[in-house]
Amino acid sequence: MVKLTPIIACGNCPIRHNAVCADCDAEELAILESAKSYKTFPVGARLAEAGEPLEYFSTIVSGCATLSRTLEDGRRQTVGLLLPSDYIGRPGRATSGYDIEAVAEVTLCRFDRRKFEELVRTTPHVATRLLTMTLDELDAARDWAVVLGRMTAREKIATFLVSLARRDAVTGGRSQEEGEVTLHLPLSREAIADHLGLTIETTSRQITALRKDGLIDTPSARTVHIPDFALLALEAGEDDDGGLII
Amino acid sequence: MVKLTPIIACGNCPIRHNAVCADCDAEELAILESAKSYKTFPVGARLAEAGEPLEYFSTIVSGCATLSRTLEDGRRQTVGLLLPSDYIGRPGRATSGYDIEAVAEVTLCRFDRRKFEELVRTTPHVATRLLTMTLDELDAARDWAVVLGRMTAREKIATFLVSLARRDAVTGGRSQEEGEVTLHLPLSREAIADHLGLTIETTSRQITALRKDGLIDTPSARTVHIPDFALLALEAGEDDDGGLII
DNA sequence: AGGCGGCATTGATGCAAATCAAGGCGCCGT
DNA sequence: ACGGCGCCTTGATTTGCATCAATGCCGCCT
Repeated sequence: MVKLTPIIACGNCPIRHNAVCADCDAEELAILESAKSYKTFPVGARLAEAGEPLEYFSTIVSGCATLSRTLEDGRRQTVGLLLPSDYIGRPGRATSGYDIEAVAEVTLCRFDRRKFEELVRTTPHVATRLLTMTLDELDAARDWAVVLGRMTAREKIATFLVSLARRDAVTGGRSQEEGEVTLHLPLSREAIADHLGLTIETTSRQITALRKDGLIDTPSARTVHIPDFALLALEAGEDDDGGLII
Repeated sequence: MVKLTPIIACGNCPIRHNAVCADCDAEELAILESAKSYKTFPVGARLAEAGEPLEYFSTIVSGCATLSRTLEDGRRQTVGLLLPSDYIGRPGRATSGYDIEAVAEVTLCRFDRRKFEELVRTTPHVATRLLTMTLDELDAARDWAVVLGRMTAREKIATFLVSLARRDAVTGGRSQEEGEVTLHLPLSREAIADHLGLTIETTSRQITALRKDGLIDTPSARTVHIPDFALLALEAGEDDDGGLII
């Protein structure tokens, strides 16, 4: 079920400049390197459950996971999409507030929770970077509230595709504000629906509608080609300057 | 328009044990005391606008403000409700990402932005407390996504009243899980609607419906009496244990 | 090849909340 | 006391999305 994963040297790590370690100097990195371990989970694996203990503070090295909560009657809402460099867990708390599930094969760089709390106290660049990342996550969560509370189904889908393309571009070191792009969707229609506060059917219909309107192509169910990024961004409700950054 | 506000000694401050200064020792407090200033704003005042410079890092001492964003066509979503001990601004950024408006008379405890950034670097207890508060805010923002994405109008209103009662209780040093409570609503119907992703009309109708069902009383438009807190919490979609903490 | 299971699409219908449209209530100033 | 103004409530109608219900597509197993 779970692969053994060889440890990468921090210097060669693909998320070296984006994760909690981004601001660390060589000396601090050596400390982290001695405390870290890797683990890989297959698609569908549950990395944590709401209310259950969480023994590690982890960073996503590759893959994709969702952070979600399910109401008693089965309604589910994804509250965060975790991509490479995002972290899981929080210093000072021993349980997860949400269900965390791998939607693509996920490799984590992990620290024992108590050990990491000590690192936060003793390694200043970890603490400051963690604060910056948490503030960024807070902004993202608040931006998402606008999507959930006020956008139409069509705008939600367009916004989702646009933000996914932007994050892909950032990971690839590019910026994505115009031209064409091809994306792989890490999420099923159901997971997209849960992320956007929609049903599967509405999600599927709106994707079909965007295709019929020529704003996207769907070579396969999990692949989306955007011929004109700026046009789709407009559909997502952004003014021409791309004022809304999700 | 803006009142001059006498400075309170930190030792007598009503939010001494909840704000960014909560973990500070006497020595650190003296440093903060020498750098702080107070300012009071009337109802309706705009404390910041999305994209505009924000020269201070502030903490709400008393009153209530909303954090919101408005789309070009006028749709507005409130992404955070700021109550005493909550902070405004973020270290390392010179602009506000949201509109911030006083919905009740607000008194702020303010630090010059650059000065505060220095305090975060040099006062360890400020940095750790800020991280803890930001993680709490992130959890609250994610919890709110469940409300916006998956709850019915009735559940949204019930959840809003329940979370307001809980926050009131925390500020008053109590806990609120059962019995009766009377609340003052700091928000107009329009502001509540913006917070919940509803229209004014639906907000008003659902409040009326909860009243007709005996779950609340409304002695005045801005006053809500909850005869049985646990019953309203149930209506908010919580199981009997109050599993969902907003 | 064939059949099965999971995911995605499409269609028909229902319903909760938005929209459109009056009124009502309380508060302020004169 | 009266009129005007904001805010709130209520009613009638529309509509966007959910729900209910098939059907289609693709990969996998035998």
